Amino acid sequence: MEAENKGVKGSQLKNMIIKKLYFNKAMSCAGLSELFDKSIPSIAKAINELMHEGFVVEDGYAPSSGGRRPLMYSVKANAMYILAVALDQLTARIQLVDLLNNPVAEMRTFELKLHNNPDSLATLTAQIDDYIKNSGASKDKIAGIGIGMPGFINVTEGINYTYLDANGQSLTKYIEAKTGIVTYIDNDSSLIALAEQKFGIAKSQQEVMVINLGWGIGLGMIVNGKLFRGHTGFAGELSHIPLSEDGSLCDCGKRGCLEAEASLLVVAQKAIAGIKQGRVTSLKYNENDHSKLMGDAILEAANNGDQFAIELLSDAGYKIGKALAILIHIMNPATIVLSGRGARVAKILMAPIQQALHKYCIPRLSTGTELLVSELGFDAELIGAAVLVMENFDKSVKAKVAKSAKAAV
Amino acid sequence: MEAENKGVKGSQLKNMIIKKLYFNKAMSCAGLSELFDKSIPSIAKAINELMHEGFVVEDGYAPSSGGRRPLMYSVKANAMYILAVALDQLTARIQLVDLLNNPVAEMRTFELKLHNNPDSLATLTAQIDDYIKNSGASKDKIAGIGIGMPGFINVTEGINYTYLDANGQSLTKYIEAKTGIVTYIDNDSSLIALAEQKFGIAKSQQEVMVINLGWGIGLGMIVNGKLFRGHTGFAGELSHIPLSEDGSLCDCGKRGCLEAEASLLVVAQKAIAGIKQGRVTSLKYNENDHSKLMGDAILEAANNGDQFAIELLSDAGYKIGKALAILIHIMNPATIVLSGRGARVAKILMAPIQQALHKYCIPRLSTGTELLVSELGFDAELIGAAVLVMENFDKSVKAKVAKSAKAAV
DNA sequence: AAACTTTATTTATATTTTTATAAAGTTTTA
DNA sequence: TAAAACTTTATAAAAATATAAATAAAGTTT
Repeated sequence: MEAENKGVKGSQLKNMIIKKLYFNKAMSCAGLSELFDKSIPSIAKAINELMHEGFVVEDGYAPSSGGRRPLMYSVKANAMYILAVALDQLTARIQLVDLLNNPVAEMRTFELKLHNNPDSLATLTAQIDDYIKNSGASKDKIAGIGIGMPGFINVTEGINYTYLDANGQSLTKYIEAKTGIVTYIDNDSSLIALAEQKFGIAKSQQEVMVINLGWGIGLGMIVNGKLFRGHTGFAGELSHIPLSEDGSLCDCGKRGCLEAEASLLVVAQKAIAGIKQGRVTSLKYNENDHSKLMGDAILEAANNGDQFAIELLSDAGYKIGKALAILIHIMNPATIVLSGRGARVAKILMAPIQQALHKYCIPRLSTGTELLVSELGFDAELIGAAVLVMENFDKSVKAKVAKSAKAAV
Repeated sequence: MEAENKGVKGSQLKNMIIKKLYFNKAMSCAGLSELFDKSIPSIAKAINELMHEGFVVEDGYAPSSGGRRPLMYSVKANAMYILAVALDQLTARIQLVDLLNNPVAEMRTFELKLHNNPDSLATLTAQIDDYIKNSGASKDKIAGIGIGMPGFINVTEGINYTYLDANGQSLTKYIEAKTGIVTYIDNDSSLIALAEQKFGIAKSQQEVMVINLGWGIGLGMIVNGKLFRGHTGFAGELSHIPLSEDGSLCDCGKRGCLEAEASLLVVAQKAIAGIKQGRVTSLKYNENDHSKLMGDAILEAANNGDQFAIELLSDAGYKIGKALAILIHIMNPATIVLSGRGARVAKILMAPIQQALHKYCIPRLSTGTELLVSELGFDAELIGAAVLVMENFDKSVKAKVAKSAKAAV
């Protein structure tokens, strides 16, 4: 018990170092000393212990900045693993990665309908547990499970109010109980934002807004370098702000919501209506196709130059741009990232969005914000799920993992 | 030099304690130990030193929570003073307060036109310096100067891009050079928000939006318990978001801005137009009155039941409500506070604002946000200016003050 | 080559925390 | 109802920890 306690308190700094080295590639003792405001001997001691425990490795010398070259340290990729899970309305992805976010087992993809599916949670948990068993990785080595999912989510309690019902109980506690691994959940758009800020195009920016263009329109907000969720966790509801007085009716019951005017689902429906009216287009439509199939087809067609598809997307883009103008006025972000499924056609959307920004933004504000397109693409949510685990790493007591890793050396 | 260095590093904790005791009324060693994650002996030592130095006094025993009663400590009110300055477009207020925010010298109010006035900075600085001299307070005892002012402000550089030109140089450095006292500036709306969160109706809330209803419509944002300013310091530009497609032309060059539809200045102009058209009202208008006089008259008349004034304010309130609906969707704040000049008629504004929220907000979001009216009123900006100084207290090296206070004991 | 920088290590010093003890309450229970 | 048992807070000593200073090492710049 004595040694246990000592470990917990004393490993605080070590966990902070592991976390930092996960996010940065490599750092020197001097750099870490500066960063954490600890003396170099303290850092050196912690680093040495971490090397003995198998968490950290030397990583060569960095170029001199006018003096002795610093010896860099990196995290040892296979010291721990992270289980990343990404859900959308219909499909689930599971992927075990190492501390460099590289896959250490094949990704598993399977159908998982979230809407009106009371078994979804049990199915997901069973799949996760089975995936881990198959991966051959020791549960002790898994730093945590991170799950991204659509819906209104209470991050601290681990509850999703929209999907994956656990009788109002904590989803994360349920999964932790079944798997024995610390679990974190968050909204898909939030995780995409996290991925973009930590490993994507908005790397190390402090104020980042990430638009998740999909069947809906999500917003993940990074404020002050951290995920922002608002007072009750519902911040970033960009898709239901009142954009126009006379727009079409939205699922939420209001009129003129962005989502009811510019989401991929709505664009698909408009396309179907257009085809029925005989619009000239390369798009085909069979009566038994569902709208989502059409959505993907539109993205494809637009990228191939189909005029009708481009017109529909431009229209949507302009409305998105108007919403972004509002967002810029309120948040004054450094960066807005277009991400999610719709990022495929970001080049087409860019022009009408910029046009709307010019019309609706005070120049002083629009000049301060850079509009970028995600490079992570479909991987963003999975990376974000992994990041979520490591974001919480210094808070979670991973002395357990530390001990087992020591034994493994 | 040895003792000097020791003081600087070691006084970090002491400065943090002073800051905390400024914001909280009284705290125990145990409480501070918990808060700062320092051992009780460390806190006790720091507290004892602070008492010897004359910064902290014992403040009686708090009720027991099931054990020995904690001895509480408070900041000694006259250990330091803060100089608070509040500017609006036309008038300046200067007020020296102690660490309980109580006045220690009479408030000075004087005309200071900010617009097109190259002398404004020199005048202000001279007034500040003269005020301090007259107050009889030793400059060594003044923890800092905090100034709230309208305009686009770069807080870190201390520059106001709109008013108080110092040839593009730092305002704060200029004032520091002339007075010899650390100086901080911030936007008036931001300081009002700070005041509301620290000593006002939104006390200790983490996510607070404060609407500064005045000649314009300002927004001060508290995010994650701290003032939020955005990437380039321009966050919170609520007054220029595109609210309607066909609204009247705004100063900013766009159409349909909130400010062009619902600010007190616009309401006054509408009132004048109405009177000229012969509307029945108790309001009087002389051709040589300027709109701002009318603005105050409208608030008065509305509170006295004048139908026309109430109608005009209700109309403005509804538009403000629509903007707040957008703000709630994006920020999901715990609290929205109506503050500034217009808070006088907040009761009249409340109804149309709530009506707009019901129309434009998803219920899940509007229920999570409380709409409140400021109780600080006209003092808010001054209190915020004082708070600004103490917010930065732990960062500024106040060992100097600490030493002089010691000598004074 | 000399002077300066930056980084790393060692040792002596200073600081902080833990542990033990006491003090001052409240709650439980006999 | 009073004593026993438990809580919370405070203090003083010993033990653990972190830091500063000195020194060395490895570069760059003058």
